[in-house]
Amino acid sequence: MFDAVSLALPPLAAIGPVTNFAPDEEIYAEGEQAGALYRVVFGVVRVYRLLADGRRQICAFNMAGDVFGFEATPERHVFADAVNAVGLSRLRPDTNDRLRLALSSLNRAHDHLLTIGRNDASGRVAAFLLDMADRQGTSGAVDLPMSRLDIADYLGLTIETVSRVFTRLREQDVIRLTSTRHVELRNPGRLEALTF
Amino acid sequence: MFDAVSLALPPLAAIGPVTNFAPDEEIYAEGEQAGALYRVVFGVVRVYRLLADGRRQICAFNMAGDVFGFEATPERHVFADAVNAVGLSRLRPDTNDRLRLALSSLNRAHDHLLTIGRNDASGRVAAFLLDMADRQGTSGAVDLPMSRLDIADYLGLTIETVSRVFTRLREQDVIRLTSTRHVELRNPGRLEALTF
DNA sequence: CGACTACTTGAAAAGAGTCAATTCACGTGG
DNA sequence: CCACGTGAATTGACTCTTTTCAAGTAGTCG
Repeated sequence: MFDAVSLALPPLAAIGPVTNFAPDEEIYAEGEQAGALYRVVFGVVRVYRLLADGRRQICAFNMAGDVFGFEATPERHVFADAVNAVGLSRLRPDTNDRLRLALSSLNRAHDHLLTIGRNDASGRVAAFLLDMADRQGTSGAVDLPMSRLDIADYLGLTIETVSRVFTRLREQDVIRLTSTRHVELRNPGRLEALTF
Repeated sequence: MFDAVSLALPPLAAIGPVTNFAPDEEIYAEGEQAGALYRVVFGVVRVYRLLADGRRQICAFNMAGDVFGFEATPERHVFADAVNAVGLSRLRPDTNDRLRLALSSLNRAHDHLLTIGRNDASGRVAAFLLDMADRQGTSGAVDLPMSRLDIADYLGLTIETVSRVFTRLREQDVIRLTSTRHVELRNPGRLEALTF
């Protein structure tokens, strides 16, 4: 499985050795000097901003193959840490690759903006599940390595609301929770409809 | 004033002649072939996505000096049109400049995400007003070239809610509406407090 | 088995959305 | 110059959704 993922990653110049991070281990913090870009080899990385009162907005979940660590300034203005056990390789892409990757991040950010700007709670959770399914390549069964709080902070909701939406979707047989962190999409069409 | 703005813009390679757009005139549409980047010389440009049912999420308002038109793919996946009378110059920046500009757009998108993800209606409007004041360089008086609907679609709110927040802020003497499109910030500190 | 954390559920309160009715601002034509 | 019409903005009443606060349940790890 590790090999399959590695093979699927398109080649990029100067990929270093893989560094490992434990769950919740910090990769970098706001205010630090910005350095290399990272590619996720395995695991999930959350990138987020923190407000003075502790509120958190997760900008992105980065999964195998994703590249993160872009900064417009010499300083980090977001935090990044490991959701679960994570392996990262440092990248030194040339400017062209860097631009390509930055643009795809920008595109992703705009999608996210649409998700949380124009959907109610069900729509946001539905969009999230479909996105996760899409990125995991498994149309039916989706792993959720992140907690409900992570999901809530990603979608601009509270943990209770996320939980209630899961329950409602389960009751309507749109999803099935084989465990709290493993969802089966029984009716992707219904999910899709919720995002509109 | 036109000259002052022009002078303030940092030099970028290959700036063409200025093209003018009338209010609400389309600059480009989703699905079109992506082409040049644009720099706003004067006026305001809104960049947005549209949903099947007509809902709209404005990703950004671009003002004098801002550069927009980045795409990760050969196709446009957002719309751009003129809010008021707009002048644009086409840019052909080199890859380094392109990267720099794309990263600043990404940074802006993350700010926006934080604004709408973790603030209630008052907080979003407050953040919007402070951002506009900051970008206009006038600490006290802010022009709002865009309609309440534009503001609502930018902040993920309804037009009524935006209007009510304005009214409440006015009643509390935090702002003064010299006209519907012109706001005086009488107490920026209070606005700031609302965004937390 | 017990303690801790994550998740779920419930009830009440707050916030935002919806629908409808005015009011306001501005451009047009008499 | 004023009356009118039009679209934008505001306001009001009401509903629905989401948050908040408070238990309660389930899982997990020692």
